[in-house]
Amino acid sequence: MIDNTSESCTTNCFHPELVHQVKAQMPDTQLQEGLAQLFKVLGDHTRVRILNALYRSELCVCDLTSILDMNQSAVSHQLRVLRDAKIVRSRKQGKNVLYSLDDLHIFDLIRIGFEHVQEERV
Amino acid sequence: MIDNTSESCTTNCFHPELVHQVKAQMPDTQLQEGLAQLFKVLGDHTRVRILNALYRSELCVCDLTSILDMNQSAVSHQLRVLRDAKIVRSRKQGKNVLYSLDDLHIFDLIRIGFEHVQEERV
DNA sequence: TTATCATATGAATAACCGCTCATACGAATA
DNA sequence: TATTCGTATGAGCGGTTATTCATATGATAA
Repeated sequence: MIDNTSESCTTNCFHPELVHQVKAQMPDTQLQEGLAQLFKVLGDHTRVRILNALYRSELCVCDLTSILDMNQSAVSHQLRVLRDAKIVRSRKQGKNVLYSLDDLHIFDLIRIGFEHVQEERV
Repeated sequence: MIDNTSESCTTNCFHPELVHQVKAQMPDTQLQEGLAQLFKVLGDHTRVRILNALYRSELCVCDLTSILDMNQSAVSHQLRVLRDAKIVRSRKQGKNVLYSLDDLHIFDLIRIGFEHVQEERV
């Protein structure tokens, strides 16, 4: 954290050196785009419900269809989006395809997200 | 985590007891909607850039306008979205309004998100 | 091989959202 | 009080996307 209480915006409207420092520390554009894409895919009601189910257990498509009480097609479409975004992974088992969360980061993001949402309500 | 390797979908197309268990453990709808909304707001390129800047330092609107090289109006609009979602907070200082990340959860979400995105590229 | 079941996908529609333009508000200064 | 500067906001346009319907694929069973 950088201290910005010293200067005011009266001259240039912004804190020149602070702006310069932060600009220099900004992550690569492609990386930021990747982060935005990750959150964007996480940011849908149906996909959040899918992830909450998979947070509890690896599940096949029809399990999810039943749990969410939704169209099988809609579920598959969203699973594809989640898979493309490397948020879930899949493996075949006979006729079925079993889905699970990709790695611990996803578990963490869901958990921390919930912590934040619940804290807000206080 | 629940074991699901025992049964197959051959009879009902899904694992009935597993589905039942997971259903029972699913979070409240309103909470899930809140989580989806949180991620949705995080999931935009411009807002991610704003958050990465605020990750480094508290900043006023015109600082952000300069750092992102964007319309002041566009920046203000996105700040409002972030503020409404309790992702950033603001405080007045003279004519200026200083923005910062709301709490440690937001720092964590950004950090873990980046970890995941960077790991994918390996 | 043929039939069946689980899953995937293409197209189309409807809803949502970010940006721009113009303008309004509110605090500090003259 | 009038002016200036930093910030906020409403309306409208253009692009994106979630769902549905119909259909395809691919693996198992008969």
